[in-house]
Amino acid sequence: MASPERSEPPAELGRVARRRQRNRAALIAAGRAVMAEKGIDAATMSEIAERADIGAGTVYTFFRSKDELAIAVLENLMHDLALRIETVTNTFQDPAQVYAYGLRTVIEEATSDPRWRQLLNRSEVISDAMFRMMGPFAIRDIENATRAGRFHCADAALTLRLATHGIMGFALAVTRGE
Amino acid sequence: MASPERSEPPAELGRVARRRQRNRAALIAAGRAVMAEKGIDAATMSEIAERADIGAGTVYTFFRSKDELAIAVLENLMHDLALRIETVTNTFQDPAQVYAYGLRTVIEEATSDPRWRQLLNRSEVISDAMFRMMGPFAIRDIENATRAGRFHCADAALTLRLATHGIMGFALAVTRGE
DNA sequence: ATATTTTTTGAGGGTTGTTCATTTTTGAAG
DNA sequence: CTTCAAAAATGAACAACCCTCAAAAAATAT
Repeated sequence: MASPERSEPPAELGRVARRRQRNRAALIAAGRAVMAEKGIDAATMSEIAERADIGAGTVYTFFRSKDELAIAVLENLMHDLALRIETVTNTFQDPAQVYAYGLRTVIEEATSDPRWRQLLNRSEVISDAMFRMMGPFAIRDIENATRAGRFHCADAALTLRLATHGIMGFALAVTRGE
Repeated sequence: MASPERSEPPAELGRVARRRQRNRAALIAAGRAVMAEKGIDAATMSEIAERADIGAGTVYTFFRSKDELAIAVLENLMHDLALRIETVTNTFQDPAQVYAYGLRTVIEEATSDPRWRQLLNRSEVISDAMFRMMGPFAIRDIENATRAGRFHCADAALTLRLATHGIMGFALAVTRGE
């Protein structure tokens, strides 16, 4: 085998890895901007690459496809949202209120900005990913609230499923033009 | 002006117009088949045209774009569904039960066949059209039921809106793989 | 300084939706 | 039946896009 000390990766990221991570972030930011502005379909990989100051081909060293980039963008948005909710609710005592606040916040976010519509209305792959992302954030809250006796639901996963699609439905319905 | 008798169109459709209408129907049927099988994105206009025994360019004498064809396909599906519901409910006495039966049937239809997923998950244009199509069929039922005192909703349009997206949410959630 | 590995790049391949000049069909008039 | 102008059908060509890949540039090791 190789010498153990030599091949061991450094604890801190090297210059290259750090730059690579910056570029990945720039790419997601550019994708987020362009896709929110024009919709996922109309957004082109070239424009996203150009806005991130990255070669058109380099994008595919970060993401295998356009769909995967879109998923990363959605993950980014969801992460921001989850962080905001957690910051507020970690002082809450009642688990049911944690869940309720989360629901309210997501609904507010999804319905306040019409650009969410363009991100929600997408291919099967992406909507599957969207659904999977919602899970970990909320299902714990539901279970906690149920255990505390404040909710009565036989199936936390099903409850989450219905809540999720209710929210997506709200976003699609409420932000509709006219 | 032109002579009235001469330019007056015949009450019955001529051979040409009839053939044209048959081709339009064949096109919608082919689109319905291919799009349900592969999803709207993966379905190609060439394959649809070929399956309808129509030249690739001729499709665009019927529909201005692929989206417009997809909308026609959805309209076709919705029409079938509405017909089935109306046939059953026109013997009902209670307006609330008419609405309830319609809801149940649509939900059952949308969730029983996974292919609906591929048709629901689409671009903004199509989902807008989908929403507009649902309206005329159900809003009358809601208003009737409300007037009969069986429902209590301040805004029939909003109620319909929520019901519609609830159904779409169900279809997307329940028919999810795994 | 040289060699080797890693990363970046943008031109090009392969599809697809759409257009348009051309051909075919149609129904009336001569 | 022939002629002819208008309508309809056609598929090759166009433009736009996602993605690949051979080559170049950068980074790292020797």
